Amino acid sequence: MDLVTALGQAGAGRGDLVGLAVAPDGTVAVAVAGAGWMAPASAVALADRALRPRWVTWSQDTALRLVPAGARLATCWDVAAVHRLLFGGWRADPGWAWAHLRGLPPGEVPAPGERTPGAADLFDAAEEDAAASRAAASDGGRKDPVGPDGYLSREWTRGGWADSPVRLQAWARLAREAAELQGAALAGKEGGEAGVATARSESTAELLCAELATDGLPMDRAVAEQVLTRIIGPRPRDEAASAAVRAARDGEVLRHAPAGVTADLRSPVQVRSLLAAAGVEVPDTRAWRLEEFRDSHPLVAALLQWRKAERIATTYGYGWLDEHLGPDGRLRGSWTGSDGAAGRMTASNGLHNMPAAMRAAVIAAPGHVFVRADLGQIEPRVLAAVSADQALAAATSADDLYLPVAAQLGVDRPTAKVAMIAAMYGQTTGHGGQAGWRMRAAYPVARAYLDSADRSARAGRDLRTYGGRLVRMSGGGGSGTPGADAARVAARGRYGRNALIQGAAAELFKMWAVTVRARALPLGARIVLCLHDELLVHVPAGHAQQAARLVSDCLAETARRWAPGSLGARDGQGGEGAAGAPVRFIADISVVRCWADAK
DNA sequence: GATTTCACGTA
DNA sequence: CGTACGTGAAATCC
Repeated sequence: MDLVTALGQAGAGRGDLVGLAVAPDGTVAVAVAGAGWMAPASAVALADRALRPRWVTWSQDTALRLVPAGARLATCWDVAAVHRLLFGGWRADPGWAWAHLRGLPPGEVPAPGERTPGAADLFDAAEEDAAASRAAASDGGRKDPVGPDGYLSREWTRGGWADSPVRLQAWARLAREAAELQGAALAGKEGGEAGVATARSESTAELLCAELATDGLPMDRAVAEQVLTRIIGPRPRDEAASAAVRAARDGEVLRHAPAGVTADLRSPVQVRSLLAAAGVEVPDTRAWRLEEFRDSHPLVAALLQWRKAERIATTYGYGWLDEHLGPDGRLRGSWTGSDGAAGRMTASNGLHNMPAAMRAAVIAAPGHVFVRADLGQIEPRVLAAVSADQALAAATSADDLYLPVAAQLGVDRPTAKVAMIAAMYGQTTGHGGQAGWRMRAAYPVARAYLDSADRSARAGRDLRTYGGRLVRMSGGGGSGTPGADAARVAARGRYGRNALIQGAAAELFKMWAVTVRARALPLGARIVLCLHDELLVHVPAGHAQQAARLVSDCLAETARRWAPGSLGARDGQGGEGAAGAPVRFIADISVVRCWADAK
């Protein structure tokens, strides 16, 4: 019997939770509450299209094994992603998440594969031996993954889950059980509806992450090498040539040094001495600090230029290309759906901090273009939404939100912008001057929201974003800690304020991204980069305009579903839904062949 | 050899 | 005009 039929007979339909586990060797197990099956990845893909259940996975690892096998799932419930949402922090392995769901103290949960030194190691070895013999005694695969103490068996969490088909099915079933516990936990909370919606988009964002990692970012190798040649010279033929290039680059700076003075430019300490010898006294040698001395001595300008080239040479040079740009012209790195703090996506291998100059090499494949879209003024708009400040929400109807804000405050636009950003992220002193005080008066609801976040964070109380993500403020230097001096307390306040805005923006962004991912699929469009508020979609040229429109429509759809008081979204909570003005979100969208051509 | 500090790229 | 992240080299710790 094929998987579609089996799942259908088990009653699994659209949106129903179906457990899914994939062993490192690619073996796939599928499970519902009372049954389990082994299936090839292709059958999972077929069942996804036919039934569209919500596949439950322990983590992104599942999709990372399925996507290369051609199975791209529509939606999922990712236990790790939802764990981070519910409980905060970064750690989210099965044993850790399970202990939290069961209300067990997580302190004893070992990291998967963790080997603690000394006596603990001996203990672990003994425990594992005992587990192995118990498993053998009870026919090799039937031992319960949940131990008598309620924790997951460390023998299972350290890889034993994949040891047999029976175990793999049990692991899939257990993921499903964890998902149901998570769903219940979310539904029980204040604003549970939003939490469940966030859990779903955060989960599906993990599928997107696996696809981003697998597909990579289109990059033209020849153009990339041209860019590098312009900045750091041609590719050195050997180590000697490389050293010569470095020496020449250093010489361009050191020739401005006073006679007889030299330094290793890679050593901040020596650079500081070098600058002192040239009459420039600085506490450190960071670029922003050196900027004001740019004209005091030619050494400074030369050094700043050297730093730029050195950054490219060491981090984004030929070695970087060789290591991360595949023969298929795709730049690849790993992706996480949420960092440990506010929940933004992260990427490795420089995908998120590539120097702007390298964007010239990000070029669509033949016959394709990019639809590039970035959210405009996302943070103040998100603030209007999450705080439900009607005055600020009214300002979001403008394409440039800072114009009505400036008019309201009676200041010019740059002043209004600085005051807004200071309010959201926290000026270090006072209330940001006259504009800051007017801001607080003009937008009292937003002000109260930020003040409340600031107070809670200072006091070490945990916060939750609008979408329900826990931002941990407790533990590690909480309130009342003697070492928590005024500066550190203030920093915590800024962190908390920032996390609620940045976190909510990240949730909106991911909901937008997974919506685009789903809707754009029929056009052959693929998201190839996510950059906090920017999407890069790779699409066949013939569908570019359709895709651009779709990206815009998806933002409107997402905003309706996400924003409070917006066009009927989130009503049913005491009827306040219709009270607020809708918050308008905007995106700047362009169709380009090269990323550098956007904007 | 592992960890921390400095620095800097992106948003 | 603050926060976050990832990276690499030097400095420092053990």
